[in-house]
This record gives sequence, C-alpha cells and structure tokens, in this order.
Amino acid sequence: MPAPLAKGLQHKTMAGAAVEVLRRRILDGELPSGTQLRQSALATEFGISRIPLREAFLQLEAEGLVKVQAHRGAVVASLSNDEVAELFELRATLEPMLLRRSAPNLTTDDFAALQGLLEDYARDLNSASARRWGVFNAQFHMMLYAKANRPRTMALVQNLLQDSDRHTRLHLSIAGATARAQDEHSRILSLCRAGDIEAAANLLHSHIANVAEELRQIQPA
Amino acid sequence: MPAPLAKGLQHKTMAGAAVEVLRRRILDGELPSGTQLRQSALATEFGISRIPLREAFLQLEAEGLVKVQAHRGAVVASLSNDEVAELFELRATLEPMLLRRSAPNLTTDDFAALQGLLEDYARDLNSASARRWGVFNAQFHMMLYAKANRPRTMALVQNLLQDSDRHTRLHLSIAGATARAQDEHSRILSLCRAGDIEAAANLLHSHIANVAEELRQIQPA
DNA sequence: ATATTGTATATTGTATACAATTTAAATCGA
DNA sequence: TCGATTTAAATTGTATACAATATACAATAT
Repeated sequence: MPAPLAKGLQHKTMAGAAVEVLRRRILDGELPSGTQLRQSALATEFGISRIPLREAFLQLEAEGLVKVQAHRGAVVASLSNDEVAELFELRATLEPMLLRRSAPNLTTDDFAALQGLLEDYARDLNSASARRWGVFNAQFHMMLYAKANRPRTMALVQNLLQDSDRHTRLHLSIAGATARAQDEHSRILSLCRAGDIEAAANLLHSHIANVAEELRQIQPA
Repeated sequence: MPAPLAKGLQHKTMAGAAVEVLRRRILDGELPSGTQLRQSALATEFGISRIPLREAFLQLEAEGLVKVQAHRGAVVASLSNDEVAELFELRATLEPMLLRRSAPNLTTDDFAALQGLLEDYARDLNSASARRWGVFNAQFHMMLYAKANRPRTMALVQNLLQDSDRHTRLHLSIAGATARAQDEHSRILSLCRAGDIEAAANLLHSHIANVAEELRQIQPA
C-alpha cells in the first residue's frame, strides 16, 4: 500500500511534494549522507512514477542536499571537513551582510516575534530534539534578515543553513553548545534593538565562527 | 530536419547536452530575458523528447538563468535593477574573499597564463564582440581564484559571473568601459604578483563596485 | 592467485501516450 | 459595450514502456 504522498494536497506537482518529503527526511537524518536514492523504490513508495522523482532530485541538488551523477543516480550529499569549513566561512561572510541591511528595518513587531522565538527555544531546551533545534536556529537567523531586501542572498543563506543544520547535529551534543548559542542569539537581538548594528554584525560573525571552530575541534580526520 | 544536438558526443545525457546549448544561447543574448521556453518546440528542434528538456530547465534554474513555474513553464530569467545590484554586491563580497585565499598559491605559470589572457583581450579589444569580452572577463576572474580551494564559493561566483555577464553587455557599450576594466585587471594582477594581496583584494572590490555603479547610472527606472 | 574479459542483472535515461492545468477565445447576460 | 462564465486550444505534468548504461559476477587467461 503506497503512501499517498500529497496528503494535504498543498502542492501543485508531484515533484514538488516529493521534494518536501525527501528534504525533511534528509534534514531529519532519516536519510543520512551517502544514502543511495533509488528511483524505483521511492517511486513505488510514494505511489508516483520515476519522472517527477528525477525532477525532485534535481531540485534537491540545487539546494545542495543531493548529488546526482549521470547513470549512477542520486546520493544524499556528504560534505568533507573542508567543505563544512567553507560552508561556515560563507555563512560568516554573508549573514552579517544581511543583518546590516535588515536590522535598521526591523519593527517592534519583528523584535517581539524574535524574542518569542528565543523564549520558545528556552522552554524546551532540554526536551527538544536536535532536529527541532536546527529548525528553530534557522528560523531565528532567517527572521533576523527578513527585512534585508536581498532575495538572492537570502536563498543562498537558506541553503547554507539547511546544509549546516545536518552537520551541527553532532555539535549540539556538546555540553552547553546550545546554551551558548542561545545566549549569543539573545545578545545579538539586544544589540539590534539598541541600534548598535555594527556590534550585532560582529557578534553574529563570531557566533558563526564559534560553531565552526567547535566543529573543527570535534571532527578528527 | 532536427539538429542532432550531441554532435561531438561529449555529453553523457541528452539533458546535459541541452543544458549547454541553452546556456550558450542565453548568455549570447540569442534568448533574451523573458523568453518563454516551450518544451515541444525545443524538443523537436533538438530531436529529443520533452523529458530531458524539462530536466535541463531545472539545471539552468539552479544556475539562475531560467525561472520555472509549475504549469506555466520555463522563462529566461530577467533581473530587476535591484536584483542586478544585489548580484554585484554578492560578487564584491565573495570575490575578494576568494582572491585572498588564492593569490598566495598562484605560481609563476599561473601569472603567465593570466598575463596571456590580458594580452589576448588587448589584441582584439576593438574587433571583439561584447559576448567574447564577457567570456574573457569571467575567465580572468575565475583564473585569479583558481587556487583558492573553495569549490562551493567558486560555483556560486561562477553563476554570479554568468548572470552578470548577460547584464553587462549594455555596460560595455559605454566608451572606455572595457578599457578601464582592462586597466584594473592589469593592476590587480600586478599587485598579486608583487605579493600585496590586501591591496589587490581592495582594488578588486572597487573594480566590481565600479561596474555596478556605472550600470546603476545607465539604467533609468 | 591475480588480472581481464564476457555476460547477466539492476538501474538509470528517454520516448511515447495520456491526464491535468492554464490560457485564450467565445458565448452569454446585464 | 463591458463583464463574467463557459468552452476550446495549447501547454505542461505524469505514467508507462523501452533503450542505454553501469554494476556484479563468472569465466578465462596469464
């Protein structure tokens, strides 16, 4: 009995629905790096043909979640330590740039929403799974940049956040890692509210570089 | 009589071959921004079916050259003035970063190749079409960063260069625009050779910002 | 034993055929 | 005449069927 896939029918195409399901599975770690994505198997599971599935693979490749090789199929992308380092270098470069543009345009409502997000974190910091924290983290960062008016950069950073999300699951197990990040988030927000945008951008840079450095110390080879 | 498409058979798939042909046509301006890409028409022209063509569209979308909308088809991407500005802002941010990483690793041979490229420019600066200059320009920039060891950033910048290429055709008609760029290229190269990487990176930043500013002054609305 | 070639199987790539959606044209009513 | 609504055409989306390629394994030769 194949799963009907488009349950809520919130998608215009089967390919789009497949993208969402596969993206969630990859980000959840249900499909770890290196997993082969077989067209026939997934097609029958989703109750669709292989055509939309192949198109879904290409969209996921654009997001950096999948690697597609001709005649060899699709594999969940796996990043080397160097590639992870580059990922964070890009984030450390692009995100402060977005914050500088966005922060002056953030309204009282925006700040309230960001504050609310932070408090939601704190509430179930213990109970929350690593996966949920990754989503919260990405939400917080993206919300900070919401008023930057830089759609292309936003799309890039969204992908970078998604990709780093998968690789910070490890990092989160470190004692105090989320607590430290949480504290830094709070301080960044305060600085933005106070109008000290340069300080906020600099702290954001350190915030990202810190995670990269901690990751580097863990990963052995 | 449909064009056989994969003439040299240098491509593993029909989709890959279609990507190359369409990419070239878009960059050449043969397919200007806003052009609808009809699946059936191109499929019969290329002598292939619509399936690999649809996959080609998705790959081109990942490069930013095409926009695909569900049930509405593919269109050659058109950028607003704001989006062009963002494009150059990204380049101005990322390219100096790459240069700082790459310049220390450039060898004598690399410098010779870069110098040769510059002289090739100069040789047919008058006769060369705008299109050829765009290719040369992208080549020069990418070659500068070749030793940066940042594959993901390189891929991003490659796409940004491709995209800006289409929008600098206009700019090139300005008297002295290419000459100025040519001069700046030469100076950047000299600074790299002299080991003054910071100065080179700063000049590179200005170099990109200059083009953006000149473009801004042209574009009316 | 190791390497190499040939063959069978599995998997991906593509063409054709059909279904769903959008776009336009045409029809109807006010 | 204008607008909304229905109908027809064009276009895209997807399933099925077939072709091409790669992978795994067996057989042979060195």
